[in-house]
Amino acid sequence: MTQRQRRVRDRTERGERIVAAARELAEAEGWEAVTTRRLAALIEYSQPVLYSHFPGGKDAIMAAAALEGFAELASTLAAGRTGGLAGVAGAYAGFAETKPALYDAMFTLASELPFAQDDTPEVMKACFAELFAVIEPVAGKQDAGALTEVFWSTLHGLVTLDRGRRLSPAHRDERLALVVARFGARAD
Amino acid sequence: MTQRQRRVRDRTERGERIVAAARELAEAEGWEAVTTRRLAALIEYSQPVLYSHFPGGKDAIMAAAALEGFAELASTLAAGRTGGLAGVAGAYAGFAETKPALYDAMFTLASELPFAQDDTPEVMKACFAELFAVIEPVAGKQDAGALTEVFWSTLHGLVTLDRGRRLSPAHRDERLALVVARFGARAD
DNA sequence: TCCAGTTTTCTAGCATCGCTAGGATTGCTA
DNA sequence: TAGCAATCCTAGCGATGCTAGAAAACTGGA
Repeated sequence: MTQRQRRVRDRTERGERIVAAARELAEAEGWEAVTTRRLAALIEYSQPVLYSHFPGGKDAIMAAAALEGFAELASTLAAGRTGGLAGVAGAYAGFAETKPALYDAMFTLASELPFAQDDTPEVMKACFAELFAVIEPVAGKQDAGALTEVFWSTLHGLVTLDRGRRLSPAHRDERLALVVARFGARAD
Repeated sequence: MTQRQRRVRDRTERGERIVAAARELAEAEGWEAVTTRRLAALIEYSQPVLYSHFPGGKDAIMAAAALEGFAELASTLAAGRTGGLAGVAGAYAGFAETKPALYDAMFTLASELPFAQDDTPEVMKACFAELFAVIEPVAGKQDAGALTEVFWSTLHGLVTLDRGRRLSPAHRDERLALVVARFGARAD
């Protein structure tokens, strides 16, 4: 039975290689350059193999990459929590800047991931929890959950508009400081 | 020479029909359903005609639609300015909800439009100016330009995350109220 | 060791996409 | 009316995501 074990291990390893190759290619050339043919060539198998791992095709591969991203974002935010609200905001912006394609897969593309529902994966809840942790102390009488969503939206908007060169580069640091100023004060 | 005038008039009208058909189709079925073949069929001409109007192809058509969107957003925001910061925020959210595909063309897709530069089209500057107008009074010692960018990012983030079903529907109205609460107070 | 039977993998192809070259058609000018 | 110029369409290229059916490899029992 060890042979069967080895086979399933090889199989899962190959699945991970697919996602890794997709992420690497996406960061280098963008998700539109991630084609099933190029992915197949990278893992040195034929195209249909991809579909045996991810029946959903390219979208499913992106969703798998996005899930990895949520885990990494959660730990990134957790590391920034010592810096309080400013630390988390900086960590969030840093993550989006370091891994822009992954960020896109998580929040712009891959629309099948269940957000804000019961069946939301734990890693995604963990990300939200990290934001909630720094917002809750400053919520005052305001609804901490809703305020966290607004805080998150601000970070998300900053990150996406900034990367699309829709914001002035000169105000880059100033903007994060303003976020902290507007959200960091306790409301009562 | 009136014949020539009629010809150029017909031509511009056909160009507008292309953009109108693209917008209509995009709102109905999303931008991925807007193909050059379907557009050609809608205006009852062959595919290459599209390229005589928009040498940039599909992207150029989307950019033209986006420009129309900026004009409409500017007047929508202007109408909401009587309601102050809350009015403008509500107008912005309403616009994005009413014309989601157009909003995507303006802010998510169509990356060739020059934002925050010297050659930025007037209609785009006008949108930013509307936001600036309601932010400037509450900026206090804070940089009004940078704060406007943050305010805009918040609205943009709320709108995109909400439409991607990434936010709790229950907090929908509460979120806008929180935006007003956090940005409406004068900082000094 | 060899042979079914199962699982895995690949070849080949479909429909569709954005886009374009080159010929056909139309309308204008002299 | 003949020639010219502008306009338009047919046909096709390369590439996309995805899949059916053949080929290959591996499995376990005689």
